[in-house]
Amino acid sequence: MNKQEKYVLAAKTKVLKAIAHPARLWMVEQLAVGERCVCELVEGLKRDYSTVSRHLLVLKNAGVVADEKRGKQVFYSLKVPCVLNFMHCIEAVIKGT
Amino acid sequence: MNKQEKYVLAAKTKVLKAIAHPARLWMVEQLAVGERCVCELVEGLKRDYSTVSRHLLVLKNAGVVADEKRGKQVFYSLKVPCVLNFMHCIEAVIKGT
DNA sequence: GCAATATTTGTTTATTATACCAAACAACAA
DNA sequence: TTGTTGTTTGGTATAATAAACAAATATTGC
Repeated sequence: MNKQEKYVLAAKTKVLKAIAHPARLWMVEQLAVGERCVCELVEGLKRDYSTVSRHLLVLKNAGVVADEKRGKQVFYSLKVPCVLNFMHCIEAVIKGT
Repeated sequence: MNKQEKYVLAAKTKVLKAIAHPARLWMVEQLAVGERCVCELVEGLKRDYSTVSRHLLVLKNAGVVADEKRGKQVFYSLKVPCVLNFMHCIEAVIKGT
């Protein structure tokens, strides 16, 4: 395993880790339906803004979501819809366990 | 979010976390090519048996890999090939970052 | 200015992950 | 039986992260 390979592995791991959290996974699934403002996510998760904001930053840094400010609100959307395919795969894993 | 939903989220998260580690992700990618004995993985990762064995257990508990003892060796294989599709998706994420 | 929305920062606490060593175990060979 | 090889488990120390909330800081709309 050379440096290049290690780097790629680390990058992939970062994306996976970003999604590998109940709150963040929930948000990803919400965003798969359509964009959401932070306020909606705060309400759905029943966590305060700072917490949700941090989680969103993790997803954003991993390149999974995008944000856009419109008026007072910031809307988040799923940047990579293909992550959803994986959810189906994971559901298969769960059923097979 | 009810109990049922929380449970499903936790289950999915477990699978994701299992893969979200450089060593384990590397092994998953190896197993995607074909089954491997622990010895091969030990060699490739340059970690000792106890460490590799633990990582494999995490993957196994998550339902991602299967093991089969044949003679002295234990061979691991990828139980859910669809995880690989996700890797392509993730590669897309990485390039878009 | 004031209220509403969202982010950032600081800090604390809790959790977990990781790695190695040593010991146990299992299968086969001599 | 004994030795050898391959693998797993138990124990443990260290390191790394994660999670939560409070408080401070933008930014916008009225």
